Amino acid sequence: MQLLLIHSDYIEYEVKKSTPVAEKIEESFKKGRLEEALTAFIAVEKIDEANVEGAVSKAVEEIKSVASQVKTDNIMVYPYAHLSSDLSSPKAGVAVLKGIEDTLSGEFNVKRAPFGWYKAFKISCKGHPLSELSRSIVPDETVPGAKSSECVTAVKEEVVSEALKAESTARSYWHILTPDGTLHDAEGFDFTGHENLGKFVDYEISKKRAVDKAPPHVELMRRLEIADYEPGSDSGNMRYYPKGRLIKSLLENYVLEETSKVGAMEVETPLMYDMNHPTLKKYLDRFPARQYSIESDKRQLFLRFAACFGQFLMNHDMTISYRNLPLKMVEMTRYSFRKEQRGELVGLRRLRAFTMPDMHSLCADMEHAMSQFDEQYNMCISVLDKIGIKVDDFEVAIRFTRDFYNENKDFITNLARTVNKPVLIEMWDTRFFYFVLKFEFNFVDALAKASALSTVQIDVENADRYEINYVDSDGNSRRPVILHCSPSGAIERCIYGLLEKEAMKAEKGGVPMLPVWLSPTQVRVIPIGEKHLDYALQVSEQLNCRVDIDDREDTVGKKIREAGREWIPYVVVVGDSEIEKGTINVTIRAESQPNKPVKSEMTPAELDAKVSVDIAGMPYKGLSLAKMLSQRPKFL
RNA sequence: GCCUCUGUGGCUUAGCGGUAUAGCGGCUGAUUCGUAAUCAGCAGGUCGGGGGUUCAAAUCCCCCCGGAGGCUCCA
Repeated sequence: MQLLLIHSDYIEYEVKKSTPVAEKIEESFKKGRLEEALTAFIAVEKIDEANVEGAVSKAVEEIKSVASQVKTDNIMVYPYAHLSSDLSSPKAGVAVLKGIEDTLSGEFNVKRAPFGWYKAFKISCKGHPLSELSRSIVPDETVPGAKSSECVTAVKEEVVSEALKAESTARSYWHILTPDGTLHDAEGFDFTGHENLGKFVDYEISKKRAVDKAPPHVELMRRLEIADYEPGSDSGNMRYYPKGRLIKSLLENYVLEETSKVGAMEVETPLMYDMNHPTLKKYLDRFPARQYSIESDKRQLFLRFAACFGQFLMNHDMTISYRNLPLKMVEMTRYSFRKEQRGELVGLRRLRAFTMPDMHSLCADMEHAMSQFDEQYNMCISVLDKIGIKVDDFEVAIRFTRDFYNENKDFITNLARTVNKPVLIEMWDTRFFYFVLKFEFNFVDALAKASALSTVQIDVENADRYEINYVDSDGNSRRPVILHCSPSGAIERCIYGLLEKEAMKAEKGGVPMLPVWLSPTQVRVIPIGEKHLDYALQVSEQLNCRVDIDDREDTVGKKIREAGREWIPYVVVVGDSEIEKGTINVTIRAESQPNKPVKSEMTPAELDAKVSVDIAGMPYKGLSLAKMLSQRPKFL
């Protein structure tokens, strides 16, 4: 058993939310306070199960001895699982805690906090030498516990938004919606044929996360010279090498083009905002995210975690007619900042600084918003598809309030019908957030971890908060309904998704590669000897894509191997026979199997035509590195 | 933020109380090569940082920093 004893001016707690192992409790038990108390934080461990009575009596002895030293009669028995990584069963835990409570209550004024609940608590530590003690107790054999630790009474003030707090108390009802419109209980649903959905549901509901290795994209992002950790910054702020910057840039351009096609106007808004701006302050409280805050002179500023503020403040000042609706604005936020908790950050999956396309649509009313929602749902599917993440690669979650569902069953069902597979439903009794309806497309990776990509939300709060109005046909001023949309989700997360997807493909015996339009090198030309370099150059000039030439002094075998490790879609080898015939010898990655390259002899013009089919309609940029490989530095 | 694990030349890594091992990469030379690593030589390390224990620390202990996994959370 682990014991942490704190002599405090007062201790008070309040129950927030039950865990699966929570004991059933009375209403009066949900809050408690003791003045001038010795608080015993207790973690009951596996080893205590062997001798529950022994553990109880040892603990009581310790607590009594400390209580007499600090001269207090009030004792708070407080279950605190985090003291140990080898916890007992909940049953044994409750038994021990109750035992301690009962034994002590003869002599002391004892209170006990409930077991198995998330609790908020406040404690004021006295700070004298005996005020903080910890003990390790083993039944029948007392281990001399740790000595008095220093009294660290740093009061940390973290700004936690109301929405974050609300989220921890929100009661969720989980269902699976099949395309036929049936709402199944999520528990007990047969996921045969929908294994990824099963994993996603597990991830969302039961929070099962048995993972023992790093996600494969972390090694890939480095080996492919896309991105890397930057120890010189804050965690979750990455560096992007030329290849990574190229890929990001292409993705950003693509998503912006797609939003432009649906009529969005691109704008740019500030990265930092006044924390005490009255409107923003209220918004902060409604968004479930943590912010970076910075001090500048006497102002408290926060870094944006989305583009909402800037766009809404702009909307507020605009004159908008019903004729302008839906009014769409978009920004590629480089960056959005969220101060995610340390342990949440992994590679490109979750970052503290990330690039997110953020589009907002002002709609006349709910009906209008729903038809826009539907359009944007379809746009998101198509955007991810072009990026290389297909409908089968993600799982759909739709979240809404019960009222919304009851009024719009057909509408919701149609969303499941569009993707033609079962989707996860999360329903709330009351609206905790600013939206009544949202969906996300969740990528499920090789380790069964899920993370959201595209999302659209129907916001019914912020038009009021920001006082955004439009003038309707009757001349009256009205509040629009606002849609938040990130068509692709975070750009970095798309890269994560692509890399994870290809890692899974390689695992199953496929040949991994990026879509041709995103490949940093689309064609590599390898001259067999120095004398073929001129011809290689000529060939490269006939290709309208990102072509580089491996002019290094290495063997052909080695160059081929390296081109393969870089996932280059087309590898061209030229030597005497090609020069003679005016052709090239092309290895086509997309058609190859491991150890079975598919080679084809063609003319440069034929290859050019082939590549242009691959990249048709997608954004293009030139090479981000020197054309000649001998001139390229190594980043890793 | 908390818990657990982890950190050796640019990268991957051996060593786990007696100041360090190899491969890749880099440089030099030879080789000019037909599809998954040409050969030889050279340079490069205060073993993440700081403190402690010891005759002696990469190795043991403490603190800090980075990374991984979990709690939690999401784009």
